[in-house]
Amino acid sequence: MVSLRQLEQGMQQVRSYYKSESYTMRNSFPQVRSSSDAYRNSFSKPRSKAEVKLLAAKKHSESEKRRRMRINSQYATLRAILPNLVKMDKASVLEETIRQVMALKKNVSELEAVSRGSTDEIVFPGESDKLNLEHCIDDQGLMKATLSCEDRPGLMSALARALRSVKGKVVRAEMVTVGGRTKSVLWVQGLGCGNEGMGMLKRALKVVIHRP
Amino acid sequence: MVSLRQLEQGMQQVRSYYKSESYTMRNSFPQVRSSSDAYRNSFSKPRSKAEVKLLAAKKHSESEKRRRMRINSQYATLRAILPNLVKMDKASVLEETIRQVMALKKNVSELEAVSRGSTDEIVFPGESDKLNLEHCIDDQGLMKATLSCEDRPGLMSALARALRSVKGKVVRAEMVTVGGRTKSVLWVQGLGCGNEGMGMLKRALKVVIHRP
DNA sequence: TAGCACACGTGAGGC
DNA sequence: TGCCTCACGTGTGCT
Repeated sequence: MVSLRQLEQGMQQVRSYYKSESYTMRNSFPQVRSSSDAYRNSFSKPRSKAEVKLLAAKKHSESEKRRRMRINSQYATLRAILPNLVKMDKASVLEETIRQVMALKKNVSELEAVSRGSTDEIVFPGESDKLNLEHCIDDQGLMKATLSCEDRPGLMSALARALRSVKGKVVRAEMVTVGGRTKSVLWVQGLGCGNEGMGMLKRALKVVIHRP
Repeated sequence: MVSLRQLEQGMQQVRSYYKSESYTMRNSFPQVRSSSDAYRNSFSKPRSKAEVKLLAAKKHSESEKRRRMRINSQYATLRAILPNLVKMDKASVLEETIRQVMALKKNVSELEAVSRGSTDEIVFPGESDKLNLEHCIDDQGLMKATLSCEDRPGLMSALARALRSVKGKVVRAEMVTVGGRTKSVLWVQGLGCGNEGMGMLKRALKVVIHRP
């Protein structure tokens, strides 16, 4: 039995032999042609079987190299445009990419929801006092309060006091005042997802609206 | 000369032989030990050089396989979360990923700019009348008008009339009124990128502010 | 048939 | 030393 090492070295030798000039010369099909390089370059075909095979292998490995380069250049781009990249190896780059894509997607949909809600929905204040509360879907603890009432000096601070009293934090507010009446939409956070927080907020805001 | 294919097949056979029980049995260093499996599992070393090498190679190829699987599973995830994927090969997936990441980033920063502008920037109306116009960066034809003035019945329609007179379209508006004074931020489109449109809008709004 | 995309095993080099 | 990552050339299957 031959050893593995010997066999591998043997293979290398065989490979080299197949690539070598002597093999090519010896095994080419006998044809009427010059052996000069010039001739062989201008009429590069036909060739011997082994030669064809080698050429194909070379082509193959080159195209594979191009493919690798294509992919790797994309990795380079990703490494460049991704912030907070600590580990630079391929798996980590892909992992971070996935995280960022998902985070960005979430961000966009959230911002769009808020933006859409405030741009389209806000209209003029109604003639009668109104108060409406609702939970924002998909966002635990965030609720939206819509209220219309008479405008008056001190309304702002009364609102602020009411919110403080129930420990609500206004993360976004839209207000429009026309002809002495005002409509506000407040996005309030910090009251939990349940109905107790909503009830507290409702009572507090009712006081603000109806107490001149 | 043997052929390449024959040699490779030979190598496979040799590899199998090295992995086989018969080889292990025959080539172990002569030691005083049982030949039972239990013994050989608890004291699995020492081994011959070739055996060690083969074991290392196997370990290597297996860990490499794990690495490939890690990376490929990330590709699978990307393929799953990316919309509009037509070509599914690795290079295309990466390319699409890059496009989407950049698009999402742009989206987020745009939305954040609008959102931030309305959430953080809007403060209480000042005590003196003010008017400020600016072009929105990266958004041709969109300009932002900030104004503070006395609130009064009819201010709203006066504003609307002024905007109509310069053919400006309000794509977004934020207003807050406190204690009889009002502050508005209007995003106006349709006046072009130049300074003529801005001048027209400025004159029109000035009239609204200073005419009680 | 050629071309492309992929998985594989292996050698090299970095901690 | 061992483990990890990468690039490489090659075999294979699909179109």
